[in-house]
Amino acid sequence: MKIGELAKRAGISRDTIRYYIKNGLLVPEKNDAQYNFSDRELQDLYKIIKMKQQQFNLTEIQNYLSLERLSNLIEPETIDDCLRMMNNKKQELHGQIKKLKDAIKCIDQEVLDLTTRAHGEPQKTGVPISALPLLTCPHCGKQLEISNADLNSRYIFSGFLNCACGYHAKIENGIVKTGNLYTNIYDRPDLRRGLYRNVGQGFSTAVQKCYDYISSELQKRDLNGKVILEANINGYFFLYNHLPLLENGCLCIIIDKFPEMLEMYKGLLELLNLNRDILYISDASMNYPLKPNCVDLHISFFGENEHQLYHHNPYLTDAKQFFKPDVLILGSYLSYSKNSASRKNLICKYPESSSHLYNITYCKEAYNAENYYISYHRVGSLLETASKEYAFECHAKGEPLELYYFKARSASLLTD
Amino acid sequence: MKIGELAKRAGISRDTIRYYIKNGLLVPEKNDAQYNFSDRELQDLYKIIKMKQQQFNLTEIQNYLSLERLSNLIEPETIDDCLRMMNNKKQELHGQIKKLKDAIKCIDQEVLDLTTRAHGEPQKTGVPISALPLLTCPHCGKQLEISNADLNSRYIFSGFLNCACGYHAKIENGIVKTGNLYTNIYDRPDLRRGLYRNVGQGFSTAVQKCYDYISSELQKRDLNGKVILEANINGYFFLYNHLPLLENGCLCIIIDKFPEMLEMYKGLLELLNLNRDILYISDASMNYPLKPNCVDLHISFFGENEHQLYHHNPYLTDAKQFFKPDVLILGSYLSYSKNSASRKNLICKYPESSSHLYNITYCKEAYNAENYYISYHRVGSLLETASKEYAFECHAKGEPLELYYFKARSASLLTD
DNA sequence: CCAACATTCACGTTGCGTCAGGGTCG
DNA sequence: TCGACCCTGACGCAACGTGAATGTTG
Repeated sequence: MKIGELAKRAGISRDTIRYYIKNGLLVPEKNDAQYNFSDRELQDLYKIIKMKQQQFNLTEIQNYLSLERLSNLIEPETIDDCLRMMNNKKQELHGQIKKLKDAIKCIDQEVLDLTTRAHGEPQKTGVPISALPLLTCPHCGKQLEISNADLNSRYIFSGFLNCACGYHAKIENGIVKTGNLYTNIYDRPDLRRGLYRNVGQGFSTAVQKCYDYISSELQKRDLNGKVILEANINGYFFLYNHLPLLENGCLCIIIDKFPEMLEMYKGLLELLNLNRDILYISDASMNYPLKPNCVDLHISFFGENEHQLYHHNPYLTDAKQFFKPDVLILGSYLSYSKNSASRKNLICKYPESSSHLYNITYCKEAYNAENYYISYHRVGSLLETASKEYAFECHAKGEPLELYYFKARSASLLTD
Repeated sequence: MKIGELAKRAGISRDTIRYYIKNGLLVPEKNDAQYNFSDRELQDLYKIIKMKQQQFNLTEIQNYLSLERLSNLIEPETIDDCLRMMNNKKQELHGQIKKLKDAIKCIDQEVLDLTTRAHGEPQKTGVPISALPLLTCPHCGKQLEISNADLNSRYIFSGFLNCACGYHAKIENGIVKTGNLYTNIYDRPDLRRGLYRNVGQGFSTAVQKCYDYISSELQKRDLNGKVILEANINGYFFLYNHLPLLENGCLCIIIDKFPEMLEMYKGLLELLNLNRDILYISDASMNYPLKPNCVDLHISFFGENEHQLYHHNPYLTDAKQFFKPDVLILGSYLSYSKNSASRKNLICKYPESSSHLYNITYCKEAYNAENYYISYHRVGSLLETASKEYAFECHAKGEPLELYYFKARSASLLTD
């Protein structure tokens, strides 16, 4: 019988049979070039398969087969050897079952923890009263007035924002909504957090390094009384899971073009009960109702990438009016190499985008052009992204997608 | 914190930690040359250890850690992802437990089979009546006479064997016992069958090939009415587990210097109920009470090796008086290379031995000197033997121990 | 001569352990 | 400068799967 037939009869692969031969489990006749199997090998295979079901490993099976071959399986010592094998294996299996049962218990506990997690009483928040001085008219620059407001001693939950010049906005659900909505079809709010799930190991590691860089830079500084801005959170959102890093005495401004995103994150953050002052602004334009020269620190966690999918200008160009002269920008950036197909895919998928998107060199030049000094460091390079969500769909397999973290300041500042 | 301290605190090895880093489970800070671990990595390690207890593999753990890092573990999607992971794992574990329980059941069945095996009624055997013409006086060559015999229509179980010249032997327990016993200290009966247990893969495979060779040679021939001799079974014993190969109409003669060995194997063979004619002769000399020129086939399954541990002559030299001119010798042989330390060890351990022992070249020359033609084939070469029983104790690790099978005939025969 | 089958060889998988060979810290 | 620590890189383990390159059979 040839190997193919034996394999079919025993229901295992040819390679497995060859492996067994190499390890002495089967000892077939060999006539020059090919093996020639007899019924004995088939019986041996049946025995092997049975012992594998009994969870013996190949070494143990080989030992057994040796015993069988060199005996008639009736000698007291042989029987004793076999019984010992069996009983040892039984012990082992009982041990394994116990381990598995313990694991199940442990998982059950975990499930309980997960389902009861974050079921505490969420703390309702709104526009911090401390943020009111920053709400100014984007047309005439005057401070906005509030009417019909619901509030407590710390937060304003709803109301109307008006300017004498005619500009108006509202506070709804504790969020400033300008009424500028994004109505094109090229983006939609990632309410499932698809960008955060199944990202793959390399991406996760690199992101962690970016997180760590920004975190360590934040911790070096006294942020008390400072104003921190993060926008474009429909991409990635640094502050969402780093608020505990910040001191109580600073003000965070979170801006996005989708009110749904802000609603979602505001709800989640309220579950965490972190007691931070956060001003949420929903605005699809760059004319935020925000006082110029107020931002001390800007977090751009892939924010430039996200922005350039829908704008020609870098975010800095459009937003720097709100930054203090000594603003610090901390961020991360995704970059493809020159002439990469991935960038072309992006431009194709996002017709509003700049042709310079996802390009660290261009980013640097753009910052320089705005008279900002930028220093960056590459933390990872991925030839493939596990996620195919949103912009990652455009990543051509094999092309390096590079992750950077960076720090930027006005070039007029020499220190730091 | 450095890696050593982290390892100690978490109770795992440094290498494991480095492995986790390489796979993105841990993302520690690195200052140039060394990692610098924070409390976060310790917490991550605790989580990893717990998830390993829960039987998650590293990929799954990495996925979880990614989720954890990119979230606050409170988002509905994140919780759902986690719960899905947990429930899938539980399913998997339940499946594994079922497999293990099935294995235990299967083992229990096997144990039952083993303990009830060979508990049939053993068939008492003795000296086959058909063998009586072969029992002759080693001194004067006359046929031996029997007195005081217990017998049935096929076997003689006890009695006295006498010759007119004064020679006598006895049949006890169905075994011919000459009274020549081995009384030196250099050998003892292997009643535990130590030589057959834990022999190791290479040896077992090679032995199987020898078995197969001899078996196939036997099956080529008509053995009806033939006389087959195997001696020195305290070493290895081919016929013991190959009797089913033989036809009913042949006579096997089994000779050993230890009556205990013959008693043991006779008892075991009786359990098998094979209905073969076997003449057992216990004699430590080479002057068997056996008719000259009666053996058609001689099985020398490492018999020459065994014999030369206690004699200067090859077994052939001492035994060929009993062989027919056209005798066929089938056997196997162990050989060390020239000047090997292993052989010196053997000579040292077995002071009665020939200095030419375990030497295939010498064996061939000795056969030629007796006017026998021998052809052999190497089936294996072991640099180490698993067993340390008896002569294997002398095998110097690293030296090749070669296994051969061979066939020999009188050189005067041209055919075959 | 071709298809179908066979062979050997080498490398990948998982979760590390275990070197070798060299660098760093106190 | 020494010993104690640390790094990277390669190989090994079990039980095969999956090729590639090559040989044999009908």
